[in-house]
Amino acid sequence: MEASIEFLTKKLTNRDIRPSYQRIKVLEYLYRKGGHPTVDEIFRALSPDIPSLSKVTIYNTLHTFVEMGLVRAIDIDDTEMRYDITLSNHGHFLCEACGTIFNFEVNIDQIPIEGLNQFKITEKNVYFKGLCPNCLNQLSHRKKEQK
Amino acid sequence: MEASIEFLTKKLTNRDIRPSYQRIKVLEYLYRKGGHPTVDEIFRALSPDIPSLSKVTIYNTLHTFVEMGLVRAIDIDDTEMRYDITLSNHGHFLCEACGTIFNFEVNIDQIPIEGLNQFKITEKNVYFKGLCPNCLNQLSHRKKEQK
DNA sequence: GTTCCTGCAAAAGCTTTGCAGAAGA
DNA sequence: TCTTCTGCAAAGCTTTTGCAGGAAC
Repeated sequence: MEASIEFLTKKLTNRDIRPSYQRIKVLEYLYRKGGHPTVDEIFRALSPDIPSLSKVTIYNTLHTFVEMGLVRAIDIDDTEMRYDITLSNHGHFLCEACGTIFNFEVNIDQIPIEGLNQFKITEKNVYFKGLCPNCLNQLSHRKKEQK
Repeated sequence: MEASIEFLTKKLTNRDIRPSYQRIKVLEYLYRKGGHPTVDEIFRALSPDIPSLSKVTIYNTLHTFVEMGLVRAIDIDDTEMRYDITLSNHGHFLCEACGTIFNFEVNIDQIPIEGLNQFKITEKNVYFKGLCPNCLNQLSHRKKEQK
């Protein structure tokens, strides 16, 4: 995905976020790497390039990004929060064997619901859990070996 | 909701869970109170009746219940896990003002999705966030007062 | 008698807070 | 100059773990 300094800086200033070096680097990582990284993942990836970097800054940065609508916070993992640069409506699938989170298409606005007539909805989430194809394969191979 | 000792004991033994006093009390609370209590909520409610009760036991008990399919764990709150005795398919709505969680009807199996053909799905969750009617009312009243 | 459960104490792990110095406008 | 940001240290919180005594079967 494109992630030039100019592109990243504009993304930030468009949302009234000062384009500090750390923020640009975090945003760059989110675009470059994609997926649904944790704070720790981002920290470990950027730390070598920015020796002075603190985890607190990652927390601060991501809070700002979420507040300003630049990224989505995903609370699917039991222990750590995850962050997603993809804003379009989609669901999340957590593989309980390998921990990977996959996106899948779901038209959230078309989900038929009942009982929320008087409610103001600001956020919709769909998340599934189970086993991804990779882990399913490995499991079936193991079973064969045991025979 | 009915919650006699016999009923609760049977619910436990049906799932191969030994009906200890603590477990019966926790299960009774879940049936009686309903809703989506946290560990701390349950602990504070039962502690007066069971002075020796430990929070660890609540954790242990709920883990067992979830593992044995007696209750559902809900990870909608950012900080604390919540537990739900209602097993039927339904969505959860978190009011970001008062923190209350509401159930709503959603036929999860009919949600049209794409991209999970090879996946084994074991759990489906739908949760929304926003403002409940009560909090919406209070907000509009405050605005009127400010005029 | 043997297995399982409870609860104390402590630890673990993620996240937040207070604050001083640095950077940016 | 004045506001904002960064990062260290410490604290806050929920949850987990180790272990010894007790309960259940």
